[in-house]
Amino acid sequence: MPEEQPRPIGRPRDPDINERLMSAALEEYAQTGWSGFTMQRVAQRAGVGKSALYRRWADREQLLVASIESVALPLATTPDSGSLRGDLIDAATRILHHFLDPMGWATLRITVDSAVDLTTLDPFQERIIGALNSGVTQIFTRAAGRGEISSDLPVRPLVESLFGSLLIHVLSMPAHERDDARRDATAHVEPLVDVIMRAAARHPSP
Amino acid sequence: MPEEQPRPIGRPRDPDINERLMSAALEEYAQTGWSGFTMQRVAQRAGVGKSALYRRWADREQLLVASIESVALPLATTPDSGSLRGDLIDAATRILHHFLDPMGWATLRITVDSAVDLTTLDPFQERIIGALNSGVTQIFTRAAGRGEISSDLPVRPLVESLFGSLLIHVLSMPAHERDDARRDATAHVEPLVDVIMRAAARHPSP
Amino acid sequence: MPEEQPRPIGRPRDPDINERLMSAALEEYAQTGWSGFTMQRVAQRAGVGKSALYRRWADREQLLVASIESVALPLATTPDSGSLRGDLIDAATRILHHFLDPMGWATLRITVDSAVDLTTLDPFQERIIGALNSGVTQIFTRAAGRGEISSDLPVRPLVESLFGSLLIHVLSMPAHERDDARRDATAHVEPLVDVIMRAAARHPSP
Amino acid sequence: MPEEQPRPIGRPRDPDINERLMSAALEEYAQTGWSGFTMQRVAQRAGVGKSALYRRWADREQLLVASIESVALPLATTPDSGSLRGDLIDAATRILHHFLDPMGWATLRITVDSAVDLTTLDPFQERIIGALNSGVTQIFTRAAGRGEISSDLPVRPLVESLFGSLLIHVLSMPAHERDDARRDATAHVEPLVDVIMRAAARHPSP
DNA sequence: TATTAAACGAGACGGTACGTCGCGTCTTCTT
DNA sequence: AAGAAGACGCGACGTACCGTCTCGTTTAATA
Repeated sequence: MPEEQPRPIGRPRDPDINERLMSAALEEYAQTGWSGFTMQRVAQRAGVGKSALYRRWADREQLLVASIESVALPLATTPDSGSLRGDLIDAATRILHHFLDPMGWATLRITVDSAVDLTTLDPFQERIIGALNSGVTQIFTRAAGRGEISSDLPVRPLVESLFGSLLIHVLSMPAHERDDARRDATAHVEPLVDVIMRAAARHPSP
Repeated sequence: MPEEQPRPIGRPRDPDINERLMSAALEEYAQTGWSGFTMQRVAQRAGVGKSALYRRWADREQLLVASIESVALPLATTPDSGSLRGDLIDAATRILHHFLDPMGWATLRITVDSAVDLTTLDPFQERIIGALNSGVTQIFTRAAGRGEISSDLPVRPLVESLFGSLLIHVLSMPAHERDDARRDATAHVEPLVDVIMRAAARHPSP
Repeated sequence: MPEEQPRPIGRPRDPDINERLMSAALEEYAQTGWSGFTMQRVAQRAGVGKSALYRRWADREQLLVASIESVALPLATTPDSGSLRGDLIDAATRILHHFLDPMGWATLRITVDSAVDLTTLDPFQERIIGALNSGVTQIFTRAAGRGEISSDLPVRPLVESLFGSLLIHVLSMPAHERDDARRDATAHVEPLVDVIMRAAARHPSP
Repeated sequence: MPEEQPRPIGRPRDPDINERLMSAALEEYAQTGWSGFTMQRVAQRAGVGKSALYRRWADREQLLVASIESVALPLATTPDSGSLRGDLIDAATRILHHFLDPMGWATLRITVDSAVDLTTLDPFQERIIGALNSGVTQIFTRAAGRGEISSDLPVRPLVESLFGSLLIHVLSMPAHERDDARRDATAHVEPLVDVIMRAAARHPSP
């Protein structure tokens, strides 16, 4: 007989409120940054009382972490395009777009914050960065399966290079270049992917 | 002919205070993180009144930016070790150590914040990231001079890869691994440098 | 038909806090004078946060004005002792005691300030001085009713004389005389009341 | 032999600055009241550095006390008009004008302040109020000399009545009435003087 | 005439209170 | 019981003055 979960008495939580709050949180964060990221503004933007907010998350950080997760995790899925290069271009393009988006900035920022205040946010760091890393790692595993790269090639440096170069590419981009990158992501992504491709290429046997 | 700047009237600012404040700011930040980074605590630690602090920087961010600059800029100098690989190992090691240090976390964070609030912090982004980037770029220029790499090899992606992979390497490092990295930086740095080396290697001529 | 005021939503203000703050304000003011009359000290003495204070009064002056009103207004009631002289002695004694009390000094001071910054504090001036004046005026109205004084005797100068002479009496009193005045108020009050009595006396008909 | 005061060496103080500072102080005080009465603003209005100010007076209060004295003391002189009523009208008119003037408000305010913070300002109270009182007292002395009033009539209550009623008259005056009082001072002063006159009149002999 | 020492303007200094704002909690009534 | 509203204690924000302290310049009397 299936467990009858106890179904708590009283008014049930409005399931809609979770989403509305996380959206509001990301919008607010993207707009104003961490300073100026106010609980009452988030609540107000979501059309919700503060109590509903604090019932779900203990403080600002936890709210933001949850919100970030909800948009960052989908990035970790990597459809098979048939070739290593295709897979990398595809993943890199999606990551680039993400980082060019206000919500992506938020991811970035939170990522770094999590590394800084490493006491409080360790789990987050593991979940977000870990997920993204393992997404890209899968690509290399598939490529090794296809025989495109040597199966004993160390993968971690390649993943870090790809992910990291995208990060720095966005960070070091002057403001006016952002629009350009949004329009023609491939042109920005290819040079970075090619670094990886050359580094991963089978060494020519003598 | 050298301009004789007119020496402003009134009591001159105590030059010592600048340094004491920036040191205090970095120590305070390293200790407590951004939250808990309080102007009055910085002032107190420096043994200085708040007014002297606010006379120099308009708010918390600007103080921190200036403080970060003072420790981050020296990273941009790249002594010539005689070979591309040696130069890269050297630069990467110094950057890794920097990012493993609380003050380095601050650099990182401010860097990202500057990319997010791109209105207020643009100059900083340009100064810090730009300086670090151009430091690494010099290394490749020197290598091209030596004939180690082709002089028409696009350098920017390589710089971004190196710098970025170091960043991600630290970010994705579980807490317990940090100590390990501090002790044996080379072991952590070499795989990343080798990605760059393989990508930069002269393509085998047919 | 009694209006049913709609009972505002949200948590209602703690009515106790009003009183505690006004008491604390008067005590603090009496102790330290205007300089040293600090919002945070008042809040602290009342065991209350600053926000609760500022939610009720916009600044120091308004807090003090409200506090003063609460102790000064009761002075305006003038019980009927049966004779003009008795009424005046009674009122004058109470006013003298009030001015000899630290809280009375505050009244005085605020009164004058209100006359000086006549833009901001007009309403106060009207309420406090007006109330006290009209209290004394009643006494003369009653006396005219009893036939003690001519009913077409101009009252305002008499009121101003009584009230004012008390004021100056206190102001010009050397410090050591204050204790004396507190112990034997009547001795200080009678000469001043007698000035009024003689001035108000029916002119002997020729 | 007349003392030759040692004539201090070095640059002598600019005697002009004293006056300019006291004027500036009174104007500033009249304009903004005690709060907003700022040393640097006084200095600025006088076109003088803060050091010149602090060299002459130790703090705000002392500056203000000195400034007030300089305008209030002349009030104490009471020219002989030949009759008690004439003397009183004259003195009262001058005092009324003084209190209707911004600088007079300042006197008033300082007077009261001095009574409140009785620790710090006692000497001032004595000097200012004392001087004004003794000025009016002289009038009664003269009148007794002329035989207008009994020489054993207690004078202090009369003085306090006159001075005080003027004070309250101004304090209780609605703003719009001030201009009226400035134009036609006598009309405002006479009723108050008459109170004194009736109270001082020789008791009709039986 | 040259020296000297205090007065001067300007403004930086260590403090402290201001009035504002946001935190995270608590209290009220409504759904 | 969940929810909207908003008051609560707390504490940092950035501003404005306090009274003190350098600075370099000006001003007389002295040497």
